[in-house]
Amino acid sequence: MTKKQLIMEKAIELFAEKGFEATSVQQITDECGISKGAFYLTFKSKDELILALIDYFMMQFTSDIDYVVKNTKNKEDLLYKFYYTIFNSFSKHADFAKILIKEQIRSFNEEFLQKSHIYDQAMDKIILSMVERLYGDEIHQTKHDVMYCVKGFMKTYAELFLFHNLPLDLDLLARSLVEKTNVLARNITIPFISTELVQLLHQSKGKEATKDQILELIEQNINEIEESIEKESLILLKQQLIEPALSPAIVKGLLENIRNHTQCKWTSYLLRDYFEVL
Amino acid sequence: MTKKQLIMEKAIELFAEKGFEATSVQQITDECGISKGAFYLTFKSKDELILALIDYFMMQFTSDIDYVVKNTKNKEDLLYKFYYTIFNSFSKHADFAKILIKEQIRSFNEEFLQKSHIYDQAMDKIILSMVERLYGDEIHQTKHDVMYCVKGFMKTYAELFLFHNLPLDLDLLARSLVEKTNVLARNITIPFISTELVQLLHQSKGKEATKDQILELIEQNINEIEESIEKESLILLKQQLIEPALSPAIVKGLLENIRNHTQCKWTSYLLRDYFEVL
DNA sequence: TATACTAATGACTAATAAGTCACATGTCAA
DNA sequence: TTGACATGTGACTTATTAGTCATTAGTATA
Repeated sequence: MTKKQLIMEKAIELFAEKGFEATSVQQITDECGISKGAFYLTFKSKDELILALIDYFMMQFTSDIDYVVKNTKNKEDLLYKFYYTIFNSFSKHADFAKILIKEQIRSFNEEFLQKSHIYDQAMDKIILSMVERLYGDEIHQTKHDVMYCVKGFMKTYAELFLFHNLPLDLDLLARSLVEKTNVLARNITIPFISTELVQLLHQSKGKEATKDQILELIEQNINEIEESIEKESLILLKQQLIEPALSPAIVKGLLENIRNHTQCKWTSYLLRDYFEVL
Repeated sequence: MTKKQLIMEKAIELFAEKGFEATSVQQITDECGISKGAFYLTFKSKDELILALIDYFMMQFTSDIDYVVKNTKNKEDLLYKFYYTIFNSFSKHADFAKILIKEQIRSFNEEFLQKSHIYDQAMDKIILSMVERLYGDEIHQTKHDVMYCVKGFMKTYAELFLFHNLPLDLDLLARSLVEKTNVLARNITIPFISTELVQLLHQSKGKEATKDQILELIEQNINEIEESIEKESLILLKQQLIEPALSPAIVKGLLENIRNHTQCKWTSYLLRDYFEVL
């Protein structure tokens, strides 16, 4: 394990237990068995650490969910797999999930807020696309309400098992929430979240990643990565991004090649979104 | 306005904006136009202030909801009034609601956690009793799931309008959530939150107020309050608590007399709970 | 082995903020 | 007017913690 990983791991534990502001850099370094100076060789500041943690987990998290939603062919399984994947990630990375819920909307610094917003909107988009696919146009009026209810279920039930360390029956939880979501989506008629409201919500907020930003990210990945298959896939995807030439099947296959590499997950999510691979 | 009220009001504003830990006592006193010393003449510490704020608002809040639930005769109106009252309180005391959501489960100090827990459980109890009354025994298996979904709706939709300062159509919101709640309660069949799970949740947590604690509170109220009707009502209720002698109608009337006095709201809630007035 | 370079250390600085207290100011009754 | 008491003040103390930097330890190369 690198020093960076060690710091991130111990920091997650401490932040989850005591909160970000209540945890000092000294406590983190003590826990890691390193000096304070060593910490500042790895991270420029305490803020940079929390930002790195958010990126690290949220990129994985978001892209995993996106992959499941985009690649589950069978509509019957879709919702189940969605909830199962979400809560599975929550329980695997319980400490990070706790931080996410605890430190929510706190206003540390502008960058933190912006980041939270970007991931939040990415998740909204994924859930909304799932809702649209599942229930079609007949719930056009209520789709945003359904989306917010799904988010509400996620948050409420996550808190339940994260902060009371209860035994978690993932299968039952997923089935139970699938039923709730279906029941809601198929029966509600009074939307609260109208299209105008959504526009008000989204105006003046973060925008999508640009082609240039994705290119930069790929460049970075290419330099970091050793494995030849992943590296070549990235190079081809980069060319495809600059000048489309490959067939959708090839693009999809290339994306498949990189999606399980930790450092590429986010790139793969952005590319799926960009190429609109279904 | 007393100095105490002034401090509480300005503190609420600052805490909602920047968070509890990020707001210094100096900033609060500057905002109030008083000195730091004056602050410490009113509150023994910064912690005592936040605890006082929680009690002040949560007591009002909880007892208002409880009153609405216990005193709405017509089942048709019950859910609507519940949601309307909740979101009305949230929007009236938006700054406090923000703090409540932002600083949630943070672990400042043991007393804070305990207090949050007590109010949380009081709210659970109120919602559960409402759900039971509305849907009867046929949803015995799923009532806790319904209760948690109601809490999920509250939190999710509260966040929506508190942190994006959107225009709020209270009537539409209440109607929309009434429908969602009804649809869920009447159609779900797969409970996730079983009776055993509830027991696990509630074990080793806060307990109900004892008779002696209520008596002490009444004594305190009697000394604080000037108004003769309220004062006499309290004295009679105190005697009733020590030795029951009055008819339920009289008790209910006495409770009605005190329920709108800010300082008595919590007492009135505890007494309603104790006497099981329906 | 000597040299050059990188990584790690922890005492130190600077900033912030909770809480205190000697002193000042205001108020009211005799 | 005086004295007694309540109320208010803000400089000061104490504690904590983010971040720095001169120094040391470790390692690889010639």
